[in-house]
Amino acid sequence: MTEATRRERLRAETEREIRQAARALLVERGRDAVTLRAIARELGITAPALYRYYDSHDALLRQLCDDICADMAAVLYADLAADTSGQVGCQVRAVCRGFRRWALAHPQEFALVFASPRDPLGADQFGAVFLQLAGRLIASNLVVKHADDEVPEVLHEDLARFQQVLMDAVSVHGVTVEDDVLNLGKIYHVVQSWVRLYGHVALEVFGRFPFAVSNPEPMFDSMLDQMLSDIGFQEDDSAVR
Amino acid sequence: MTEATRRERLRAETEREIRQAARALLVERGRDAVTLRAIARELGITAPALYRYYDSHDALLRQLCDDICADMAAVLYADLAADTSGQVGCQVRAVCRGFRRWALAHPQEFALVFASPRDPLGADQFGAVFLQLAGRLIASNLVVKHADDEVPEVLHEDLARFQQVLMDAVSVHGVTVEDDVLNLGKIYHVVQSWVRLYGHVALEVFGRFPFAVSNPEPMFDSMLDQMLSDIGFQEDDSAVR
DNA sequence: GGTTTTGGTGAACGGTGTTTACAAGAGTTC
DNA sequence: GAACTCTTGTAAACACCGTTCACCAAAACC
Repeated sequence: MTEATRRERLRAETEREIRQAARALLVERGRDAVTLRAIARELGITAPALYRYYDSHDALLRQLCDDICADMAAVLYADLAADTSGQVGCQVRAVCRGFRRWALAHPQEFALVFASPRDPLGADQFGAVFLQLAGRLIASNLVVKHADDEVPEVLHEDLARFQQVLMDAVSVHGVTVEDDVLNLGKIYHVVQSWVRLYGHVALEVFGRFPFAVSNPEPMFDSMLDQMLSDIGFQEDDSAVR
Repeated sequence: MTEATRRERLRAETEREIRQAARALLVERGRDAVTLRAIARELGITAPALYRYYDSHDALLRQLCDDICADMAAVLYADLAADTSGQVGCQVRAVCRGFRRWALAHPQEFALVFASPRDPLGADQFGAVFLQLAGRLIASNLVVKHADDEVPEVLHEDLARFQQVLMDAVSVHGVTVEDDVLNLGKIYHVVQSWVRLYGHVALEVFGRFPFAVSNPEPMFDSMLDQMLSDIGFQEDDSAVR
């Protein structure tokens, strides 16, 4: 039941091969090895032919970023689904651990997507996972005291905007949330959690801890515990409802 | 009273110009613009001549990293010296703010030094600043309860090693410290602080916050407050001694 | 069957890192 | 001062890069 013509199918197939070759080059030989000629060589065609599919080398790299985000999102969703506890705390933990594991297994991709002085964000393919998770977290109706006045007033405007983004992300999933569940205080802690999660993972991937860490995993787990506790989960996770 | 011969002086001068040109290219036109031919063009020589000074393009980039670290360290030392309060909390704050300011003002340098999947650490030129600061922090003899059993036992070995590094860094500055001042609990919080500091700065430099932050500085200051409070400083900094 | 669209080629331009052979000058030694 | 060595540059070349252009064959369309 493919609506596509023969030609469209061939084109889509070639495009898939291009992305695949680009990805393999990035993984195996680094960012600088992702070159038009190398990709073309892999497909058995010549470099100018690639211009029938992408406007420039840069455009191809951007597409590559999007693919990476989508793939990572799929992995994280799988990690999320693999957790059968039904407890939000465990789910958060699973996704955060999944993010770390993915980053360590794909350092080149991580560097390209998360640590390039690129314009905005590669794609919100990525943010969707975290937003969905935040959605579940909110929907779980955890009642934790995070007074709004804990956060400086200058931040209220930005946090309120993020609050709206989160609300929208949640409502897309068909869940409505009482206002007081997702107050600015909690939002603030969510942002702080992202800072710590990203900070630890990036430091580990790039080897920028101030000393040689022989086994970073327990340190990560320890940070995760404190993170969850800050947001409002108890360590032994008896906090669901 | 330069011991150097005329030739050595000339050589040193040329090398200085090479570094300077490389730096300018990085800052003004990005990492990919730091090319041997461009540098040579700037000096009015040809590219192969650079091989008399550096083994390869990669070696030159490594040298560039070291230079960047050294310059940043100088800036942070200046920030540290500019604080005349004499209070350690203010000094920590000054250096952390200085680090953020430097990173935002030098995104290309930051990306090169702190976010490249490079081997170990570019140079410990960089770590020295933080170590010295940590040294002062320790020397200030803040007595805050951070029980060792707060941190998981698996981390003890690594943290103890870092503890030794810190001790050495302090003793170089001619200060001896009682053992109980720098216990593993405090060490752990210092590492966690580095995670948060790095995480926030990197996210800001790379624009990877999950929403548009109109004015990130108060958010940074807020994080700093909580960081210092976690380590054991009171917010209004009456904690010195 | 003729026409248009599509997806490929090969040649070329200017750019890159790197190697090699060679030359000119500075420093040293007799 | 002549002879020698060491240093620092050059020019040419190689292989690779992104990109453009003219061209071409086959597929799709009418």
